[in-house]
Amino acid sequence: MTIHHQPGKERIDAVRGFNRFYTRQIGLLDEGLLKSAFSLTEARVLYELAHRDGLTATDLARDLGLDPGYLSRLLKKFEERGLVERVATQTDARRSSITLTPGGRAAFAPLNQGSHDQVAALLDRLSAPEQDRLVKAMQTVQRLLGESAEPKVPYMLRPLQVGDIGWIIHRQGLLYAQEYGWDETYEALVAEILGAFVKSYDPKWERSWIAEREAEVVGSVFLVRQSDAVARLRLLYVEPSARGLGIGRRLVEECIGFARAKAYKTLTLWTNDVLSSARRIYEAAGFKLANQERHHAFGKDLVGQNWSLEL
Amino acid sequence: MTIHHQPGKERIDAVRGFNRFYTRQIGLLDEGLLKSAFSLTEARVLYELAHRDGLTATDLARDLGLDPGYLSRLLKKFEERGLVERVATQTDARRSSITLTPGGRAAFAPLNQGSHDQVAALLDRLSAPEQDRLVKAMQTVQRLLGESAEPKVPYMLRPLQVGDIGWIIHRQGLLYAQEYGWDETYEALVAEILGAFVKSYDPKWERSWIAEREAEVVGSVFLVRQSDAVARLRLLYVEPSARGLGIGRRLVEECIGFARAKAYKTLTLWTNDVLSSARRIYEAAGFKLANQERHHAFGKDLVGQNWSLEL
DNA sequence: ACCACTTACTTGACTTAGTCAAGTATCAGT
DNA sequence: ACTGATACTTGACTAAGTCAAGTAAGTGGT
Repeated sequence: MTIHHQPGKERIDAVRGFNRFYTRQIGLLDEGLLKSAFSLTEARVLYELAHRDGLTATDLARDLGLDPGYLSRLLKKFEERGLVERVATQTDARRSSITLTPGGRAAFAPLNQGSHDQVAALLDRLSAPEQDRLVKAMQTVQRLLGESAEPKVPYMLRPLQVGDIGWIIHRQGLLYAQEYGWDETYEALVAEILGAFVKSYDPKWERSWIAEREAEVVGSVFLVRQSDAVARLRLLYVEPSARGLGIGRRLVEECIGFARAKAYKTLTLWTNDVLSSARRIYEAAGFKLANQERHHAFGKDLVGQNWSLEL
Repeated sequence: MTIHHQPGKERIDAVRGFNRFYTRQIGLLDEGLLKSAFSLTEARVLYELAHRDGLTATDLARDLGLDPGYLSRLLKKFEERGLVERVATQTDARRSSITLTPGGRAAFAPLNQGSHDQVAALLDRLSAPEQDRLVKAMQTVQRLLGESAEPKVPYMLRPLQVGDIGWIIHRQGLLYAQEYGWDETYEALVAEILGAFVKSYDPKWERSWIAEREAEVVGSVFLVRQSDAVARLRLLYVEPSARGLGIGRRLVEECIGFARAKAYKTLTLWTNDVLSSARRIYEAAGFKLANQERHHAFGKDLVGQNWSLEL
């Protein structure tokens, strides 16, 4: 599924620049903690022990990237000082599960507080929105570079919030410009549709679904009332990064379910034949192609299609 | 100008989590380079020397956070190996300007290539849009935590691009919701206005200005034709992070200049009295309050104002 | 049950990296 | 010319980390 690219020199340089920057940044933060009785590595080990239970030496060495020999001695020293306890595991007598003693927790507390205060001071130089942007950006970096552990909840659906329609307009505008070369009139059309949707929103007959994944909007669909009998599905979209999770299908299903519940007779939609992945979803959901016609829009020659589903 | 806040425990924890994550990340990257003849610190010194001219030992120690004594020995070793040359500066005989010799460059090249390849491999695991998001996020972190060296160009104005109107709708919706508690109908209004603007755009009589700062949209304004004689200024906004740079004033000036050039007779605008910073800009530009009236919109009781400027 | 192979640590013998304090030479201001 | 900084340098350390060899315990195949 991963698409391979020539990463591009500017990107590589930007990442290398960030690495140099953050190497220094971490160095600065360490300096502050150096006054304590523990080295950075010791502090990292204590942190892990304080936050996770039943760790073995191997776990620590792996997660922190430490030499087993070095770690062994380090733990021995901790044990002698009464900071940790090692208990051989039942299942495997070679391993021992390492836990902080109350004394170890007491030793860790000021260290932890120091690091906490230091970061608090760092953040305090920024305004609240800047802090938010920083945290979001860090989470983005971590998510992209991390082991990409799949989130427990792959996605969730929620109703529209402030900021959503602008975001959806932005993303759809960019996406269809990139993927199909459509011009800014498509983005404008989305803006008009969504502006009108909110303005004349009738909660009894209409609804929107926003798919969210790790606090990011990754898809959406809107159902609008066309007449007593006919509902229209509009603006189905799923972020490329979230494709393959069944979000598109799920959004269409929600629409159909809602339309049935509201006793609409027909669910219609308009799309263009180039949007093949959307078309497959509509077909699978039972939509039939009603008619199609060539038209010129969004700077391209297109084939518009009307699909409908009898409910 | 900086507003102080209680940084909030989740944010602090998020930043600390990122620091632990990136400590490990940097550790991993170093491991790869450890096979070379140089230590991480040596590599950092070589990198600096390869990319900046006329550095002194003090510069290096400061920028990389190194102990002067340690650095001194390190440089001595480099000099003995013929990697660097030290020339006492004319102005100050205590300092010497350190430069890489051709041999030093030759020694640095594979190191540099190794780091480059390593990062390229890291990036290659991501799709192109993910790479972009990563780089953007890293730049955000760096900008926020860095010495915040003011960009050379504080901002630039450019015409509308695909993605802009959605972004502006998104930001204005969120901003006015946060600052004034307006509901989603304001965002919808912006969407309708901008959708219509693009749809019926007449380049001869209308224009948009987007203010960009470090590749981020930080403000915008739109001028639309109302009649042969009357132009209307719409949707002036400036990001809070970019306020105080005169962007708002500049955007309004551009509008006025354009309106004059097109021989409009009057420039009008509608706003609400709660938007006091915008009002100050209009007043300073010579706009006069034509009339105002109470109205209920965006979930609030407001006072709408019409301002106009005879050109 | 036994053998070969792996894993989870441990230990000894190192090297490297970094620190700290006390120097020397030079400069900047008065 | 004198005072107090600055820009290194050097000596004497300690801490931090590495590497290879070893031991005890598990795992899988026959």
